[in-house]
Amino acid sequence: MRDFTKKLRVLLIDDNANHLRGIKELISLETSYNVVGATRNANLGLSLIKKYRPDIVLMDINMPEKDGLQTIQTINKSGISTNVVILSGYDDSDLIYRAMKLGARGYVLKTMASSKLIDAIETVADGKIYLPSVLTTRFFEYFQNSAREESNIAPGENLLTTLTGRENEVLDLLTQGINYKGIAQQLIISETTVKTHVNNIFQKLQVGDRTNAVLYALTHGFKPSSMQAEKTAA
Amino acid sequence: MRDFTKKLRVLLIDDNANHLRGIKELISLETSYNVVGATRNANLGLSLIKKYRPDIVLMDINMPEKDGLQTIQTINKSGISTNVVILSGYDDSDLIYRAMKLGARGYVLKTMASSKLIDAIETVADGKIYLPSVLTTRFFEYFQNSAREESNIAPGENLLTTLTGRENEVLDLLTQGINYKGIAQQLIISETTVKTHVNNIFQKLQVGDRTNAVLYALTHGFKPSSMQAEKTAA
DNA sequence: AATTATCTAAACCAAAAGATTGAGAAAAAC
DNA sequence: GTTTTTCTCAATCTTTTGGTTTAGATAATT
Repeated sequence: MRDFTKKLRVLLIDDNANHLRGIKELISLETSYNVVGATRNANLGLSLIKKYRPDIVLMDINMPEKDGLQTIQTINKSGISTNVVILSGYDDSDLIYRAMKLGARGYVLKTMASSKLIDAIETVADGKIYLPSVLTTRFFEYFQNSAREESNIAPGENLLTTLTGRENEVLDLLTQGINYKGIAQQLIISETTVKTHVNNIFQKLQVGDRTNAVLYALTHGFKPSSMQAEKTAA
Repeated sequence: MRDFTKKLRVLLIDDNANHLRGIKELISLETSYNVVGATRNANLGLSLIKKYRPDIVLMDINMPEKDGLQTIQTINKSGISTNVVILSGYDDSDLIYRAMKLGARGYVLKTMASSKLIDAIETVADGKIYLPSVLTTRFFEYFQNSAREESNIAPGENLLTTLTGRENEVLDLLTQGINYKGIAQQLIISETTVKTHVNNIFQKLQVGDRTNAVLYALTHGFKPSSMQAEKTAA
């Protein structure tokens, strides 16, 4: 939970000088905020983040020089625990989706009332995600669409369900690129037994070689047995 | 946009008889709603949906008999344009994620005030997505986590960049599970030439067989040159 | 002009993979 | 208690794949 006795440290990144000044003024009006930096340059912004460790980074996503999306990723990959709130002129579904996917904690449209921006900062500072209702809908429609396309990978029946427990174990090792000898060693059975299993797998998956078996597995949601515990059978 | 002159047709599915009665009473209090059905059985619910074509389906996701998630999917696959709002006792991240992924338009906790339920119905009926702030945060944290895991696919250097044009073409066919003979036919070159290319690919990708070459390609963002593929399995 | 990278191809060998048949033992299902 | 499934293993054979070397023909680079 946020510490209300300290001022929130905010950093601004926006390539438009007017916006930058405007937002800075707006935020400075709030006594509980402290603008630790404001820059028009994304790369400079990155070093300011490292230097000042702001609680919130308010960033314009539509910057011509550096790709805003890439900047979000860089910030979150740096390991610094700061919260990125996107400021954007566009309510483009794909843009919202990708920004959130890369770790943005909030997304605010420039056309929105300035009180919304304060709302967003408060919400995100409180550890929550801020997305206006309209953008939430946009996001989910995009999300559900791509989910539907992905699920089309396995439209009909899934032949993987016909595999036995042991066959699943063998297939698991096949998808790791291990050969007969290696599989035999790992499962502590003979190589010929592995061959038998593999041939049975081929028949069930209706393929003719291991490469196609692996491809079938990967494109039909095969779950590696790293999750399921099997009898260890000392 | 919603037609406010007509009553909203709502269908309830909840295996708990008390909840079912309670929610029905609650909604009936609102004059703008019309409860067209209320059932404790998911399968029965599906046929009621086909029969009455409700605007909103309020469904409990925690049903012992039939899997609630599966029911959402069935509803949305049926092609009927109804909006599913999930009623759940749990704010489990994975559950929220999967429900929304399968096409739910709203998610309400049973512990929430009843006014929130009305809010949700109104919002969803208006074509928008309803997710309470807390659940939005839960959802996105789960979403961003899985996105981060996926992006770890290609962390270090990518050996794929060292491949020549022809080698890329060969690898492309390899990732389709095609053997030497098939590749030779498609590229109209001899089988031995294909072998040469494949061996060069192995050296560059530092693998010893085609299965591992394919696995390397798939896990390092290999972009197939042609998206058109016809035969699924040989 | 000389070098380098790429694409092509052959020959040969070794190793691995795949196909088939048969069969015993244990567990699960009926 | 019998039947079925699953897991195990062997032997044999064919096909495919992988490893290596060598080398000609272009095309691009220096």
